[in-house]
Amino acid sequence: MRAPTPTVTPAATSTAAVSLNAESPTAPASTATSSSDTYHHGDLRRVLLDAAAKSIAENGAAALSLRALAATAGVSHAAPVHHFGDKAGLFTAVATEGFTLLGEELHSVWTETGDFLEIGVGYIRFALEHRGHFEVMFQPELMNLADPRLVDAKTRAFATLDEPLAAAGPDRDDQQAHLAGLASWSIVHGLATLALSDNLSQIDLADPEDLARHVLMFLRVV
Amino acid sequence: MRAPTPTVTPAATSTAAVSLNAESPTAPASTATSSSDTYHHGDLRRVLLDAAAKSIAENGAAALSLRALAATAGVSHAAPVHHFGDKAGLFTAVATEGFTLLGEELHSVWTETGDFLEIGVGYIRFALEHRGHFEVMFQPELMNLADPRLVDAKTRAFATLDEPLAAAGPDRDDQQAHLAGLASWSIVHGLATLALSDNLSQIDLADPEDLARHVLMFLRVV
DNA sequence: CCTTGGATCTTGTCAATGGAAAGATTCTGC
DNA sequence: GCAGAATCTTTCCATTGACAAGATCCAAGG
Repeated sequence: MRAPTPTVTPAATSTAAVSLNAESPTAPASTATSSSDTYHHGDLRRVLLDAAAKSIAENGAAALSLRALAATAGVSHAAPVHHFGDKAGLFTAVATEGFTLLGEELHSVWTETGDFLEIGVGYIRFALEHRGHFEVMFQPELMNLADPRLVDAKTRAFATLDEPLAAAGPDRDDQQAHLAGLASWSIVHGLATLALSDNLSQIDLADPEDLARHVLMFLRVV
Repeated sequence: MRAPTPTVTPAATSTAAVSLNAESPTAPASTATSSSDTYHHGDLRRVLLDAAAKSIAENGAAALSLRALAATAGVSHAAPVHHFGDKAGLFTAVATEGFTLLGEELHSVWTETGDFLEIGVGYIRFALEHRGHFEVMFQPELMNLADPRLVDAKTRAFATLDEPLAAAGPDRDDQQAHLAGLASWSIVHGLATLALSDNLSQIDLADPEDLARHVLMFLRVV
């Protein structure tokens, strides 16, 4: 049926890309950080992470293709293996970066405003702005939950909330403080998740952060 | 390395299953609704839906394999196509059933208790008991959002909440009622999602419904 | 300058999967 | 009974993730 085309896999594309720069005298230097453009282009791991987050944000985690990712980065289909091991490793790296970014975001909100409610607003803003990371962070089946770097990033991100939570309710005992934190986390996480799953389309989302503030006013904690 | 096994695909299993019941005199009648057991075994759609929900609950939606599903049901790998079209169609059917079940559950809770807080508890109970359905219901990328049956089931499920929400806050205007409903939905949805994503492992989950009641006490709505 | 080891990337290959096409079998209504 | 519809099977193909083996580049020491 399809005999005329003798196994011309997509690899042909990358092969062509490789062959065209054999000792080209005029160094292109398209990006300032690329040393040789094919081998060891320096930040492949970062490029792949960014492309993964973007792809997940646009098409969901289930539709992510390692091979398509490698193609957009201009490397062979097996190149990602060296940096992430397998697909779960890539998701784990995305989630780890996500928890680190989230922790930094919430920490800076707290130091700048000192307002517990604004931390909740920041949580929702993070989910909307880093949709790719956020989606992976809360799908444990996709990643390796035991990865030490993931556990560490997660732990540090949540440790950021100890001080704000204590400040919001100084008179609560451990049990009540824990429940108050869980209630706060639940409402912001729920609102973020609903927004990302197309369940707030009927609502005016002109300013998501303002909507978040109004919703959070129904929480007794703040 | 693996030469000794000459391409024994899973199809061999279903073939064997077919050949063993060629005109067996003693009608097995394992399930009362199966007419011929191979062709037209009556409730393949139902069997596939149940198997899908179970598989998703155990391994996540991303790991669902249509072929494995068909194998467990004892049919060929293309049989599901006729009932669901493609993988997105199957997810759509699971989500549709989920919204219908959720609507029925919440409605019966309201008629039995008349307590708005208990509806929230019922939401979380549903998520934990029908984990497979719940996971799919809020991953729009997996399904066909425009499917009329899905839209209908979704609409009717949420319409169930109109009366309870109005009863919980009779003095609120439309704007405030809408926000109160969103806040309630957010906190129960968030708690359910966090529970399903292994983020409540540190908390005593001996009685999830009791935990839900304690968390919901932080909501000004109830 | 040269070499040696490690890091990084490529090529080739395989099994599993989703999907499509075409045909076989069974059921239903007339 | 019979024609058409519904249901299921068989066969085939492109894509994907994973693995193995090899090629290329870099860094450091002689």
